[in-house]
Amino acid sequence: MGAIREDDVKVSASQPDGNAQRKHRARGSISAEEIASGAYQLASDESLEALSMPRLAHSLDVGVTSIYWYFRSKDELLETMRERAVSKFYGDLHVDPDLDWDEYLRSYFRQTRRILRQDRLLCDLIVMRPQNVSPVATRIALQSIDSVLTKLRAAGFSDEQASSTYNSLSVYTRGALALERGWQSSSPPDETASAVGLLTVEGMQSPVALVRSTLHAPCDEDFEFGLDNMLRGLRALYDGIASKSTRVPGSSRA
Amino acid sequence: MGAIREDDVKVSASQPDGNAQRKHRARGSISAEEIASGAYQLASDESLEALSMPRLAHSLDVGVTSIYWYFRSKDELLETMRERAVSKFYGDLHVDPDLDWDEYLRSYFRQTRRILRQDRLLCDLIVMRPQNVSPVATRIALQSIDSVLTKLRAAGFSDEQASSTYNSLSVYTRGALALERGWQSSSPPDETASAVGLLTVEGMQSPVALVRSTLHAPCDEDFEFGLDNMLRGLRALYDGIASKSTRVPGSSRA
DNA sequence: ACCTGAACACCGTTCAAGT
DNA sequence: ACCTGAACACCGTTCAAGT
Repeated sequence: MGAIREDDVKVSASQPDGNAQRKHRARGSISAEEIASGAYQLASDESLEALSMPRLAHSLDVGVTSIYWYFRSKDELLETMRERAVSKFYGDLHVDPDLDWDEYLRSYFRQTRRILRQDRLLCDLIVMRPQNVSPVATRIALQSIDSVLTKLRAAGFSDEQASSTYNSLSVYTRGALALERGWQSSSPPDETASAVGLLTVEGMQSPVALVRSTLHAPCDEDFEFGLDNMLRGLRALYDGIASKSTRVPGSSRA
Repeated sequence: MGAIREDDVKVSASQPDGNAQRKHRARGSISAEEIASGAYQLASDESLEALSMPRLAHSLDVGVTSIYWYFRSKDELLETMRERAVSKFYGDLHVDPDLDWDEYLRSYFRQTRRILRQDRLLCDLIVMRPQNVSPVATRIALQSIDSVLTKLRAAGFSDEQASSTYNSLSVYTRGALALERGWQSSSPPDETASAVGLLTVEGMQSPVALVRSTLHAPCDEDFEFGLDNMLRGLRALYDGIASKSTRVPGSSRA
């Protein structure tokens, strides 16, 4: 894992603890780029939580303090990692520009959820810790947002309408991801589940059992249901504004 | 702060660092209840991040390890604190039962947001760290959810419809809170804001500046806008099902 | 300039020991 | 039974020093 230089393996490292004579890799063989890559790799292999400065230094075969010559703090390192994550995310996000505005939005946010759900590191860096977004990452994000707003403007939305529309859907999507991700930390799911099971039998007069998922995170169905309603509400609100939107009423679900 | 026993202050504690002879409070003067209260107080005064076992022990004037006799881990202590938070939250949440189902939902989730926004500890314990919810806290939460589902059932919703409706709105509300809270950690907001300001001037062809809020958290207007659209979408979906809902179409916003 | 080990002030948790 | 200090394995970061 990671680039290997030639003088890096001159000692047979079959036992990881032996060979006390060898210290670190050669001088001048480390760079900010390599540190960032190593950090991203480590966090990707394990998790962002597992990424610590000592562990990173160990995996790069350098002293812990060497990292601090290239990055002033862990936060600065995370900012660089976030930049990678952002460009990767928007590199995977492609929406058919010929779709009507509502289907365009549906595709945009459905893809957003899919991409961020299948890569935990991406989700952690972009959704869970959006602090210190670099100018470069900001620019990439804004270009994508710009395409959405342009689409909505072309459909007849005003500036405020387009902005509020994007914002509310973005909050819904990222919020659902944040909740799901926040719940996925330790905690045996059996306990709560069984507790809910017990309680449902007792005094409740409605199907609270069905709501169980909400206590942690939404399932696909629930997410789509909310997205449907948002879009339906938007359609009803802007009816007459959008020109091409002669959509089929089609009862999704139920 | 906290209950004070008589033999607790027999030494004048004007200087906090002096008096090395005195060690801790009297034996048998600590309890699980008092530890939980102290922990909640400390986290409430400072923040949940600032709550550590050593700091808590110091504020309670006991040895660090004493806490571990009453709570097996910090997580177990947090579970107790979460129970307090949950009962406080639902104690503040009151919705007029005579409202129509849609206004009932609006009031329910608007209040949810208000209560959790004005008490950061509540938000941290309930929204940000929903792990290890105790059976008691689960029961309290389910009773409230039950009232919502019952309301929807009475309006003609099926079990699945009621459940999905609650779930999607709950995800939207809690998600918005999670994003807002996750963004409020260190990070100078000037930097990103100015970067956005700069970039907007450059190559964008749409009002991306308006979307700036989404890069961290939704404002009140955006939240209400999304809530409006969800409810409008639900009304359109369930038209004909709900009996009393002869609502004014009233164009909210714009 | 680049990189180092040692040290600092934290953290959650355990353990053997005291009363 | 209740409570203790010392210790362990971590963490992010700093500092004086080496090359």
